[in-house]
Amino acid sequence: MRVTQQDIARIASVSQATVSRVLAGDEKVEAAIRERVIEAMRAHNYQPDVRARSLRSQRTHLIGLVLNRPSGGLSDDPFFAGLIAEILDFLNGRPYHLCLDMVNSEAGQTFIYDEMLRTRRVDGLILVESEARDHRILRLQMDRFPFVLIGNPMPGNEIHSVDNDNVLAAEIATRHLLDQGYRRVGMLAARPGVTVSDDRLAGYRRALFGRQDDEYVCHADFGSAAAREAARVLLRQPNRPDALVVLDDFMAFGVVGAARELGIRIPNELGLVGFNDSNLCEMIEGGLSSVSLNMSDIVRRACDRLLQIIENRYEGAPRRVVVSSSLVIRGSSVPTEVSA
Amino acid sequence: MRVTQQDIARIASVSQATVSRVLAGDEKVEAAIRERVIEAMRAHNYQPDVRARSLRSQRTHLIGLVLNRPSGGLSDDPFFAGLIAEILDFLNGRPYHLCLDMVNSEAGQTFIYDEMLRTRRVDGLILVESEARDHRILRLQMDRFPFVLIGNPMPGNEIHSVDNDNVLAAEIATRHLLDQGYRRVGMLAARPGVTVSDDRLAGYRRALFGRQDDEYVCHADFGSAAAREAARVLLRQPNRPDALVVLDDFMAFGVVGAARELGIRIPNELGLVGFNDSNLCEMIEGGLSSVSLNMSDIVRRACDRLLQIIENRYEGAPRRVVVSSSLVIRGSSVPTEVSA
DNA sequence: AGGTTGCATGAATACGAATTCTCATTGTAT
DNA sequence: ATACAATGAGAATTCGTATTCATGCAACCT
Repeated sequence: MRVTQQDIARIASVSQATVSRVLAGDEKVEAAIRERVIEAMRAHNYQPDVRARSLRSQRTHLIGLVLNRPSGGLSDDPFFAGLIAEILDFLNGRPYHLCLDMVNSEAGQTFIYDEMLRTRRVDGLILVESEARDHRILRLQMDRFPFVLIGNPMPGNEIHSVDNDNVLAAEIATRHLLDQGYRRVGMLAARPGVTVSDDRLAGYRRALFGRQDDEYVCHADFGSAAAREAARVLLRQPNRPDALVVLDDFMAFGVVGAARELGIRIPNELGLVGFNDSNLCEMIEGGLSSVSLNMSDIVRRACDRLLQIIENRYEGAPRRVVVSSSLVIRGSSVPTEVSA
Repeated sequence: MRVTQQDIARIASVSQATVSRVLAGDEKVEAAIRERVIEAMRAHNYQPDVRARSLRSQRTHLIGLVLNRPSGGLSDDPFFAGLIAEILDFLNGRPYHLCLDMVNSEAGQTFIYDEMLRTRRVDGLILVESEARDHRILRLQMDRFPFVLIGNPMPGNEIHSVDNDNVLAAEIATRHLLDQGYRRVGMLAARPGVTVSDDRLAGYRRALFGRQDDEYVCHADFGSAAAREAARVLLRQPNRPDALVVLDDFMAFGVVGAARELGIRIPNELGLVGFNDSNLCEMIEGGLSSVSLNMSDIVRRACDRLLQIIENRYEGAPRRVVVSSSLVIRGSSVPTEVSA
């Protein structure tokens, strides 16, 4: 049987209200009584029931994260593992926990957001994987539900968001490849409509300054397998690119695989830059150059803002935060001989 | 303002109790009334408040998972990402959600388990990363709190657990290396006391049948960095092993790095077998042989059992389930020439 | 001393839904 | 026609905590 405030009250010969007050650290409880109550709590190992607390305070102290991934799609891409880890890291020590869900369809996603929101399972939400038309956002806004988007919101959309400077980062990555002497720099992106992909593509184009008409731009699904497949096709073309900006490290690993298969040598015959600076970049021969997103910062900012909103500590209009990223240069983008 | 059953009741001109009954699918509500209530619910987009529901039903419909990892330790090792993904996958579609926490010390872990348990934040727990003396288990048992351990419980401990056959798997892996002609087969394990590590070490020893006195056994922390460091030392020894069973794929990647550094060629000068069959095994040159744990099965079994317990659908004594694993042979353990 | 202020504490209530208790109505049996 | 069981639905209670309201006592002031 659970021990409740009622029980503690009886034991300490006080009212339940007083127990509650002691728990809340209310100053105006006589020291002697406070002691008695605290002693009773300790003796009976009392802990307040979060369920009752949630109902009463209208706070669950849970924040939600819903991923939309195919089965197995989480372990394929350490990006999300990193994201989750950073969130957990931030929450550790604070009185909040993470409620995590994964769905594998747009419909499922809409459904679960709806549920999360309306049933008040969580106090707020972190959104990721934004698409150009994000169905979730409008609904959340209408309900004035606390949320922060990690990613790029639709222009003109006044919401809280934290993002890295994808356009600039891709531009720098592309320029780096050009500086290294690569001439036919392509990009392997994701399907159009995925915001990160579109943004990075824009940066890529900006760096090329119109010198190429997307001749070497190619789209693939996330994950190394799909990227490998796409790269296999792309690299078989007679006039294949001699360098690629790849949307994501794991996709880049797929490209590495394809290149190996086709006997194309990295970095001399193919320069590569990925994104996310996953710890696997060090793993491949020579290392994979990659744009570091500074996820730790991004997540910290996002979570911090979310808690501010939840706890009504935020004043003013929704604001966007941009965290700058940095290019980590490794072997895959620095030719060791004069290129062919 | 939230819409409650009270509101719906008023709108449909019935009592709140009736609304609740309709929601619960209670048969004995007149069809006409049921319709009216359902219509009102739909019209006002009513969803029951999970907080109130939790308090009343004493069920939160959350299951908890607490990881004990250093900061960043989640993304270093896709094992946990895989674990989480599988759990989410299992839960998807069921009326349960995952409450995830990460701590970075034993003390923090004890604390949070205590909290989880006593505050009834979750309905049940999945335990991983068991150590020989697991402080969590006794407490959970005493409180008759639903939990399932993924891993090997202390012998004689009657608890629900799901595990793979670590001893056998390591034995098979070791024997495979011997069969391939390697003579000085070592093992890179984790610190003693970590159950998986101890179990696999036992299997390794069994395969060697006492032919070696742990001459080539070496311990390192999890993660590729620590493993790389350890391997660097191990492989510099004059009489170094010519093959290694490595506790974990990521540690094996560290070994690959060290070998490359020292100019030791895989698989001819060093055979390798890892564990977990992470999707990165395909990524390295030639591929890394690895023991596939069948995480999907393990997690499914564990979660299934947990829900059975939570929902009082389980009869009988706690039981242990062993899921068999299989060796996936790739290039790293199959010499291409006669070995030196 | 009488009245006011301050304050510690207990009593009562609210949070929203599920369930038990109660009662009125209908149907059935004698 | 009377008695009794069955049934559908409202009233009341419960879950455990936080908070407001009410009260009684002590200290203080004129």
